[in-house]
Amino acid sequence: MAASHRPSMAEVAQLAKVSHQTVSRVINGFPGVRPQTRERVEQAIRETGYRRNHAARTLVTNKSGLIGVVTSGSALFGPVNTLVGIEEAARLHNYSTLLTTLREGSKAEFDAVVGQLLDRGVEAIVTIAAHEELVHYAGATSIGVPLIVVGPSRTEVSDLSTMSVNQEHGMRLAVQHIASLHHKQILLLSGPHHWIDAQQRLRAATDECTKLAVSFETIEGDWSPECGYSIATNLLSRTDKPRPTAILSANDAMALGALAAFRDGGWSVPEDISVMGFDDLPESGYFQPPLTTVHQDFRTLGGRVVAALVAQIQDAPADPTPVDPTLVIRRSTASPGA
Amino acid sequence: MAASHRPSMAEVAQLAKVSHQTVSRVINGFPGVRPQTRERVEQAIRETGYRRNHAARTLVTNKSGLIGVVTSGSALFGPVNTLVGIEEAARLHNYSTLLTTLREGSKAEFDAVVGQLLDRGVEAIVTIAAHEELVHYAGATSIGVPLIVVGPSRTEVSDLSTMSVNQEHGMRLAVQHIASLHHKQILLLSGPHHWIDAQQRLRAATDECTKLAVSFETIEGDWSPECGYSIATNLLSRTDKPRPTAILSANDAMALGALAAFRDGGWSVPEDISVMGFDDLPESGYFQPPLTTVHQDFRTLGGRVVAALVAQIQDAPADPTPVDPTLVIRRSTASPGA
DNA sequence: GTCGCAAATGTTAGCGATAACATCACCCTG
DNA sequence: CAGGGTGATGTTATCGCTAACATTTGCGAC
Repeated sequence: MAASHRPSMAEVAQLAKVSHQTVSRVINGFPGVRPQTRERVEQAIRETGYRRNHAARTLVTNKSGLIGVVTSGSALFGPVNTLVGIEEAARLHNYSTLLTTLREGSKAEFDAVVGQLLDRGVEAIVTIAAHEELVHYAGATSIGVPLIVVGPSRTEVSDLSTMSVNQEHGMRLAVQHIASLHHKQILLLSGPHHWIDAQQRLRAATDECTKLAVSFETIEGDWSPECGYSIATNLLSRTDKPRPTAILSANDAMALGALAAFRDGGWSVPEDISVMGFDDLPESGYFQPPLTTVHQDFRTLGGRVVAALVAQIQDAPADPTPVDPTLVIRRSTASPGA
Repeated sequence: MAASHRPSMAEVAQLAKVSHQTVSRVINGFPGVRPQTRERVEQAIRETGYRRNHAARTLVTNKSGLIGVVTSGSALFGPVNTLVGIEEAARLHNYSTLLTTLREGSKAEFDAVVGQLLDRGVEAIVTIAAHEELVHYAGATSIGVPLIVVGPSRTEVSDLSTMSVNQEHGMRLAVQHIASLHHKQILLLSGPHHWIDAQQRLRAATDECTKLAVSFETIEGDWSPECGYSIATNLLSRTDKPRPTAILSANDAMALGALAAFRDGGWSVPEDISVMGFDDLPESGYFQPPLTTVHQDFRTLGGRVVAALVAQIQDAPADPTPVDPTLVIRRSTASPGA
């Protein structure tokens, strides 16, 4: 076996004593090849170690079989798991996944990255971990292939195809849980306002609070435990306003920070204050105390995204079944004063 | 702007009144194009909205500019961050990253995935999150492009290019820290034995224990907090053997599980037992108590991997500077009986 | 046996780029 | 002003494949 030479179809054809076209037919599973011929070709393929050349194929069919993913460089739980879900589903549909990460998140960087994907002939693009600006970039850039933004809810930006876990539902679940525990005054610890997910989660939470007559205040965090810690620490020493009896954090990491802060400040959770997260990290059940949170199935979401994309590529209607989060009640929440 | 038509070089050339070759020269930044011509071509590119067709380019140059990554489907901290590091570095070197995930980890699946990458003409392949079998698959499969396995140390499998964080060094650091606290009897909570990283971490730990006259026992876990929890729970009720005064876990997640188990069992950490992790998750500083661990910079590792690959592709020698982990001392470790 | 149709296979053109070579224009030199 | 670079540009072949059409083969019917 010659080391570095990649055999072409022609070579296989020669060995099998057929034309290259017949080889092509065998490879692509076309009907109308005599079994005996097919066998001969397959044998030749094995002998030569032939591999199809996807570039040549792409050139002539004008289909790359590539899906481009734009994700934030952060290794956050949601985005990463969505990515994995996308890759798996893509492979199932015979697509390959081209991955790009965003470092700064500027429009220039976004355009560069999308351009790179376009040069490669991707048939569709998914943007994960959407900052709000990204959505506008995506809306502004006319790119000529289907693009789905994972994050904003369908109504948020017209004219842009979007998908997400039904975060609104998740947040309502969370607020309802807290309300059912008879908390009347809660703190909503939101994510950065330029993250679509953060906006969505916050809006749903405030909505539901209003509906259930729970009064709330809002502080914006940055998703990190550090920030949850410092915000909770401030709370400990606060005297000016009535103190909330529960914190509803927009993700588990910040909730963890809050847990640590209360512990360091001598408060018990959930006796002195309830803490609730959002995401359900694999670790969250082992926090101290185990964190009540909302479970989101990002992998399934990834699969749905690909299904939608494939449908769009093939001009078929997509299945719009939402991915519903579920409530996971653990020990970090209880009734106030209980 | 016609919606779905992708302009070719020929069209740009026609508009700019030059030959397609000149357009090619402009695009690839060749010298020897008159500034005025260049300007005309660039104008035409803008007007037509031309994008290079990478498939055609790949076909003729026989260089895809693609790096394939094979990773485990799990969203574990190390692999994910390595992946991000790889993508960033790849882009810096003008490569794109093709991502594939492994669901089951069989040789058949590995071969299928690698085959898919090869069809796409990847110039190199990186395997992250290596199970031991993967290494053997990788060794067995002659693929014709450089392949780097991230995980096993250089000496482990001859004839296979490998890279990793210097885990051995990290583990020695960990054991030294524990020894310096005067622990004499420790429990090594290792990862699954078929994971290369687990093997390496374990071997280094046992080595160093022996060297420092610390006696140890070993239990194999599966990286999950669940498993750390149950193993630690067993420890609580153990009477047959001398109980260890410290646990050294091969990752932070299992250490977290152990923390939870001890808490539930009424033991204090680090007063009753010390617990130490490995990885330094973003959350680890907020565990209860904050976890002493070993910090690993997987992103940098990813960058190094790409650098090595690019060097190999271009037949240049690689820079073998290892990525050294660092000790992060927090509050989960103390001297026994202190 | 030969006609004819369908199944199986072969032939040709071209996808959009780069490489290699050919040409042209221009300027400097002697 | 002829000769010869040199710099700028154009021409042609080619990469490996698939689409479309052309041809051959096999076989049953008359």
